[in-house]
Amino acid sequence: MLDMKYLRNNLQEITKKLEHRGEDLSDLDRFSDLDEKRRGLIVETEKLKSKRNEVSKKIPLLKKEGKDVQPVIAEMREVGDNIAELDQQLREIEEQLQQVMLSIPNIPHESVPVGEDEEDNVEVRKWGEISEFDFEVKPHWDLGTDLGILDFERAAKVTGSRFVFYKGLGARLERALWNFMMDYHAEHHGYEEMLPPYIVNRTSLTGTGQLPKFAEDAFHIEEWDYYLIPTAEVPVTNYHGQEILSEEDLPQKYVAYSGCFRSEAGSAGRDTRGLIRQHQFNKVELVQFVKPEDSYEALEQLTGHAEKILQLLKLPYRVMSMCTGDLGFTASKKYDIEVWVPNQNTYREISSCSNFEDFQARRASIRFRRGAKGKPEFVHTLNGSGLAIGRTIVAILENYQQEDGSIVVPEVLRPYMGGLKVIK
RNA sequence: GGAGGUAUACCCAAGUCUGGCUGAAGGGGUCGGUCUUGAAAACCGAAAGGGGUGUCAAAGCCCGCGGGGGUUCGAAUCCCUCUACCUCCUCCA
Repeated sequence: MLDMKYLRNNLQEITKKLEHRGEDLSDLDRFSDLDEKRRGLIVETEKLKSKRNEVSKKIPLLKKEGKDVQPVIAEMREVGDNIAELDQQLREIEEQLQQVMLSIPNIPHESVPVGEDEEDNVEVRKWGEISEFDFEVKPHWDLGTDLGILDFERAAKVTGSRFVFYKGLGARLERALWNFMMDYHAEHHGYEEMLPPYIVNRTSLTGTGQLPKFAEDAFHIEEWDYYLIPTAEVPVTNYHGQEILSEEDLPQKYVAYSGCFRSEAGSAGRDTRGLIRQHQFNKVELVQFVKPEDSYEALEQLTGHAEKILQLLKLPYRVMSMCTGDLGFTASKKYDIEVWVPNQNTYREISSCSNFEDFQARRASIRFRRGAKGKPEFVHTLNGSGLAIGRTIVAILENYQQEDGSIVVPEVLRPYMGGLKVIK
C-alpha cells in the first residue's frame, strides 16, 4: 500500500511511474474523489463531535444549577443523529478508499529496467559452466520415476494432478536439501530459523499483498476463512505485523522452511509434467526487516545469500533484474535467480528476491522507532527464496545425471545423505 | 465439546457494580540531576502512547481502555457480538 498523503500530493508523477507496470490502474482514478469526500466528511463530523463534547460536559453543571436541560438534550439528540448519519457515510467512503489503496501496485525503484514483459528483463550476471553431455539428457520426471524416488502417478491417484510422492532417496534428498539450506543460512548468513504455520488468516494475506487482488491463486479454507500459505513470506512477514520494533531489532533476518500451496490458477497447460509447477512444494525462505536506508543494500546481500546455495551445489544460474512489467504487484525491485535446466535447454526460476520497501510494512503495520523517542516509521521488508526445494531437485537430477540414469549427489549434500555419493 | 474467568499505555495496575471535573490515577521502567572513586540504593526533577484531521509549520480539534456494533445529551464504565489468553473438566497427535 502506498502512503495516502504521498499519493495525494504526487498523483501525476506516481501515475506515470505505475504506467509501465502492466497492472490494472482503474482504481487510481477513483482515488482523488474518494479522498476528497473522506476528508470533507471528517471535517464536518468532527466539528459536530466537538460541539457535542462541549455541551455534554456542561449538562451536569446546568443540572446542578437547577436549570431545565431538556431543550439542550433535545438539541444534542439531533446533533447525535446527524453525527451518526455522517459517520455512516464516512465508513462507506473509507471502505471504498481502502479497497482502492489495497489495489494500487507498488512503485518501481528507479534502477528497475522499463519494459513490458519477461522479454525485457535484464540479465545482471551469470555463474557456472553449463555442462556438456555426451548422451541424450533425460527430463527429471523420467529420471526420478525410473529411480523410484518420485511417484507422480500414485499422487494423482491419491490427490490429483500437480502433486507428487517423494520416496526413498528422493525423500532423503529433499530433506537433505532443506536441512542444508537452513543450516547454511543460519550459520553463515546470520538468519534466525523459523518454522511457521502453514495456514494463515485473511489479514495476513492482505498484509503481504496476496489479497485482495490474487485470491484465486490461494487455497482457501472456507469454513474458517483461512488460507494455505503460498510461501513462508506470508506468516514470517506478518510475524511482526501491528508491531513497533526498536531500532536495535533491525535488521531482523529470518530463514523459514515451509510447505507452499498454490492453486496455479491461470497456469493450466504450463509445466504439466514434473516438479516445476506443483500445487504443493517445499521452500526455504529468507525474510528481512530493515531500516529504509538499508533496504537496497540488503536486497543485494539477500540475493547473494540465495546464490551462494547454488554455487555450493555447483548449479549454473543467472540473475535477472525484473523489468517494470514483470515486477509483480508488491515489489519495488526484484531479482529472479534462474537455474540451468538441461532437458529444457534453458534457465528456470528457482528463487525470487524482492525489496518491497514499505509497501508490505504499511499494509501489515510493521514499524520501528529510532532511539527511545523517535516517531514510529515503517520498516522495509524483503524476501527471497533460498531456495525453492522442488526446483532444486529438478536442477540436481538433470544437471547431475549420468548416462545410466543414476544421479551424482552434490558434495555438500553428502553429509546429509549418510555419505551417499550416487543415487542409482 | 462443557463450566468459569481475564483483556486498560513499554510493563504492572486503579477505575467498571453506582455513566459525567478521568483533560485515563498510581507504580515500575526510561531520561536528567544530587550523593558516590564508580555503581547500587535513596532523594529531586523531566519526558512519555498510537492514529486521523488541519497547516508552510503549528496551535487546535476528533478518535483511542482487546476488535466491531449499539444504547445515551454523554461510555473505559451499560447492552450485543467477535477474537485472543488463563483455570478446571472432556477429547486428542
